[in-house]
Amino acid sequence: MVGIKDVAQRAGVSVGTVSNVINRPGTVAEATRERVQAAIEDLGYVRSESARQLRAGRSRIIALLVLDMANPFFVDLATGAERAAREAGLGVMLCNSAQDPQEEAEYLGLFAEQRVRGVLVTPADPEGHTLRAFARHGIPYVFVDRTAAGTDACSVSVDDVEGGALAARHLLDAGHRSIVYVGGPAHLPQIQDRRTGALAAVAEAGLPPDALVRVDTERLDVASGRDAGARLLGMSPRPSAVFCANDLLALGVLQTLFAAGVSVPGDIALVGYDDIEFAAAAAVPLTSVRQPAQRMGRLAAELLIEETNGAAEAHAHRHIVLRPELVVRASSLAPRGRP
Amino acid sequence: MVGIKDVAQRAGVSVGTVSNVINRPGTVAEATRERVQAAIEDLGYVRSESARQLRAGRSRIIALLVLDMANPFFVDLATGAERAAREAGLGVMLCNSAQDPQEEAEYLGLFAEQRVRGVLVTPADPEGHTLRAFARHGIPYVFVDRTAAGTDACSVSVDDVEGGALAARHLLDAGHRSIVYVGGPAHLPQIQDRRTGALAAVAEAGLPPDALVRVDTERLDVASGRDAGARLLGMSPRPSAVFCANDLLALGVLQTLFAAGVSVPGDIALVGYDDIEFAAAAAVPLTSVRQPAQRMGRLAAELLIEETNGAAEAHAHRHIVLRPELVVRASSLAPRGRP
DNA sequence: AAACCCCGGTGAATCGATTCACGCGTACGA
DNA sequence: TCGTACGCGTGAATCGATTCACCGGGGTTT
Repeated sequence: MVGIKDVAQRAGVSVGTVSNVINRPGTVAEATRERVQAAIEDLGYVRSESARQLRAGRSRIIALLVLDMANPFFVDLATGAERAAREAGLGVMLCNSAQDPQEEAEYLGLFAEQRVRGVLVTPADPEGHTLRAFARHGIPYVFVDRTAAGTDACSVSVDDVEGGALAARHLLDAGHRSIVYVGGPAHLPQIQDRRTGALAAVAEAGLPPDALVRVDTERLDVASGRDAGARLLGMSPRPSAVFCANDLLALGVLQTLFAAGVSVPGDIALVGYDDIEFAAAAAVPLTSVRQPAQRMGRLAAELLIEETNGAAEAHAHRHIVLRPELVVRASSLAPRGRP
Repeated sequence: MVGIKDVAQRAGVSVGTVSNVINRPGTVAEATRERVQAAIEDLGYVRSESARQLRAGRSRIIALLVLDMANPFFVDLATGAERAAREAGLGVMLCNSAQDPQEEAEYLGLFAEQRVRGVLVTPADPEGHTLRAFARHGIPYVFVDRTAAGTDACSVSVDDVEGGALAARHLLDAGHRSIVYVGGPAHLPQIQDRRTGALAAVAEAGLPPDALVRVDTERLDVASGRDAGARLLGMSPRPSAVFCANDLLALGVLQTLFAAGVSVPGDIALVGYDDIEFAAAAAVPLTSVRQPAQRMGRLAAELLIEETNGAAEAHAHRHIVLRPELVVRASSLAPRGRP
């Protein structure tokens, strides 16, 4: 493979000059520059990123480790992060822990070997061991979709308690006296917080805590939603309002209910979370709590870049909390009585 | 940052020995090995991937460049590729050209700088200029979701002509005498081939070519589908059967039809393509042409790995064509008469 | 006893780009 | 006329891991 030496030889200059042509063209006389450029073209020279990195001590890539790449929410988040990274001349390495702490640890190890510029991470490990172990490498990281106050890192998240409250309040306002909350695994903070918010709304409405019924799922995907839907059908009395921790779950629930001839929102009002594009595109458009996913990704990347650029000690960790927004669609419109 | 020298010094051995402990533990005496391991632990040493790469001349990463990361089809494809890469001890760098030849070219440049082991690519550039320019770097690449017979590369694809025929034949069998084909941009081979297949089915049924009506879209996403749906509503006579080049389009169409009170499949039968998970999860489950996305990703990665491992000249390029499969669901069931 | 081999380990060369101290020549100000 | 500043380039040191020729010592073979 052709290297900088070959170019130098062909152009009749030293390697230093070739390097200057590439990185500081202003310092090289025009004639020389053109000669070198020609040599580069002729030989099809492409500089080696590993050699640069070796010298620089760090790479020009930031890593993004998400919980579930099959969830469009995280794809949106990644898009936002990628744009911000691009603007700063950095690349993004997108990885999927699939909620598996083991995978998470492996990827973090990989990032350390790559001397990645920084890491954006939605942690899968409930204990946070892996991240604490990672911290010693001195590679900065930012929590995404997860508050991390008290941790030695920045974070960008959406107020899940508020989001849960928005969803529940909406259903209660429509006259429902009991709500089923579908979600899991229970240890995920997102799941807990949304439930906390829903409980608060229930209390606010003067109802007892058991007006919020839990249906736990193993995962946060459509299949789990279908499964949960089946369990809903078996409940008596059949619930009139369902709040899913996630749009994927809600779509699964919707599918099962529809197949069983249960009308949404006629018989059951349904609210999801995330407002992924498929929520609006479902044939019964899904009421959902919108999270500014792209914005979150962008902000997180920007925080990270700020941290890596500024003096190490000049950086004070920040915790940005965004606000969710309820998007009302057909799946929760009350057909009988209150709007 | 701690390097191999620090470890060597701490363990009282030479750097060569440390390297051996890491890469060929069998060649090092147990006592020494343990001493070195301890030093590694103590110092939190992580070897630098860039230094290894520099020496090795190539990286341990394969790149995957897809047309649209927001399409779950490509996420599935990526999952398959990633698994295969993992098994071979390689990482995957997932990138999104968003159907933009410009982006594609930029990413290919990036891959060349990274001395990527190989590239899996769904080309966006209709002319193929960028890839031809890329070929000179000597980095092997494999076409995914695109045949490339005659090109200097392997390919893995699904027979789109057959897929288009399956979809159209299904609708014709149900008694429809005319079909609207929704798709675009028209220059994408996938779009063309599916249409070709549909035309063949139409001819097969003894119908004239204009029994297949084209509705072009700008992109292959849900928004374009909604747009196409609106145009369908404006057509007279209103079509009774619609075949979308893509499930995202189909979901958008479905949404618009539903909002307008048009029954699916009662008034319009709808067929999509890809069989993404959300197709089955739509409230009117979508009939779709399934593509073995994960398998395609895996096969492509395996071909690439085979090419990079074997002797350069011992490799004969192969073109694998998989078969699509029609998955019939509610959106195309004929309610009146034939099954 | 000489020749040989193996084990465990050493240390230097190597990969390719960057960077910096320095050299040569010219022009300019004092 | 000298000093200096600057423009343009050079060449060697450097980053961190790998690899390989080589070495010392102990055991085996002939």
